[in-house]
Amino acid sequence: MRNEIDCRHCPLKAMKVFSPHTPEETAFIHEFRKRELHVEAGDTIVREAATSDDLYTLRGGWAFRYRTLSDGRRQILNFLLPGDLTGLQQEVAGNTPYGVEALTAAQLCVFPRNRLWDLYSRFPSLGYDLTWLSAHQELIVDENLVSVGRRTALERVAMLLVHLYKRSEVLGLVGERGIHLPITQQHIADALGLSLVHTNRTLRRLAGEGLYELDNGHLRLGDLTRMQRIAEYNAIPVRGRPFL
Amino acid sequence: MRNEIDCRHCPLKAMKVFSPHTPEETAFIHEFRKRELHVEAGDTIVREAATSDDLYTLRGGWAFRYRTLSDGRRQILNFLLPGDLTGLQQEVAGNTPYGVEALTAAQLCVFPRNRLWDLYSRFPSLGYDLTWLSAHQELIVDENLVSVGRRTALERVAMLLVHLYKRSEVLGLVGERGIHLPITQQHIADALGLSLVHTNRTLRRLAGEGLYELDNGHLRLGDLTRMQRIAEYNAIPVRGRPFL
DNA sequence: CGGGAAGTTGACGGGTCTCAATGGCCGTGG
DNA sequence: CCACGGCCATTGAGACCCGTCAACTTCCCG
Repeated sequence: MRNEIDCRHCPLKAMKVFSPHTPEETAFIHEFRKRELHVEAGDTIVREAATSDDLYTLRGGWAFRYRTLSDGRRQILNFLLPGDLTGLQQEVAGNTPYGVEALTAAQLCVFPRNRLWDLYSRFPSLGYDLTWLSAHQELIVDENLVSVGRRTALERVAMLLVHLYKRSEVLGLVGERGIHLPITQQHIADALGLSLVHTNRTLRRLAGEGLYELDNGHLRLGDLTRMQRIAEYNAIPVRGRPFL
Repeated sequence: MRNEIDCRHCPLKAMKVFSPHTPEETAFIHEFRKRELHVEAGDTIVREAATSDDLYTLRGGWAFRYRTLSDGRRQILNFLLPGDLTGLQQEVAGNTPYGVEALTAAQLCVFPRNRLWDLYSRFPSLGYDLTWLSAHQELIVDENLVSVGRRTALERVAMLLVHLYKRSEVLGLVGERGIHLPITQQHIADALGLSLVHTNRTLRRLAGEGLYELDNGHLRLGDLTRMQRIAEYNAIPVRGRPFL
């Protein structure tokens, strides 16, 4: 077991997107947390169709939720960025209806689902936060569903790039070279319901028009306005976002 | 204003899928409820991109959530059946990122979002229920995303029919003629990311193989096992489902 | 009896998929 | 030090699933 971070010094606290906790809440969260989990890029965090007793907050790094059909077809449900919570759905379904895999080295905080009642009864504010986080995830999945169901390949790819860019931006992850985008074209294809080949062609087309640049895993958007118009996508304006 | 039902005699209470409330919870819910809303088939319950201060529980009837793009393309996000809750996402997004429309005459209970804090602080158990309902919705949207992203037209249609049949079954809505399915082929197309024409052809094909019968809005599944195999879909087993 | 909504079917075009081959990059091992 | 294999990106060719356009039927209801 590695040395673990005290929740009072959680890196998420430092980001100003996230609403602060009271000292009491922080203390509770720290005590509520079972352990930390550190994984490498490509590692499975939650296995598909297994049972898990845990709730996970992604504290650093990227990951994604996915489901696969028996013949190997895979659908990425959404990408997880720092602050995102996953595992609530197991509370409903019994087992985990999806898998979670790390895209980069990642750190997660693990919470025991069987003590959720403690959280709700002692800190209703945190209960509210859980609901908020769940609703937030659903918003993202809704948006993905609209893309996959009704947008053309070009619109889908534009939408995904804008979406991930905006989410990174809110987290303060924009650097000189743009944002770090640790995904392959296969991931994009799996997220958008496209084939790898067609995803590639579509990306080339967007790049050809100078709408984005990707060098060495770093994404910069050339013309955000035009990209948003193509995608007909406006990021959700998030105020006072909670985390656990 | 019509005469309203006392929550102590809520029809949902009578269905044994739903977990019972304590008398105190019921009393609070009754007092928390702002009003009832009765709509006709085809009525808009929540307008897209408007602002709404409310949370809705569908007490009877069918409805659906949808989003439309500016050129008219429409994606149905999911169907709402009795017991389903909607409106939580507005808490995150500020305005309503989707519309809700009634498929049949429907009755809804309306709750004020700005008093949510009351609920969480006074009845943590109900707070938990809200999270549960939110996670449940997301499960359904996840499943739809898998369909639209990775299943063929035939698989998608089979999946939707099985899905709606199963959900109705759990609610005890199976009659002699099967379940009541108050949707048109256009709705199916919009839910599955297909065109109307192709939806029709696919339905004919399934019907031709005797996999389902649809007479006068009543759906019966001819061979549930085979349908489930085609769709590679297993309904979520729900234990002790809450409602508000 | 007329009109509109829902369902059905044919023809055709196109967006996307599959199969296949190539090149670049990088870590590994002989 | 270089050959090799594997992952990723790229591109061509052809096939097919599905979308679009259009016409027609059925049914219901005024």
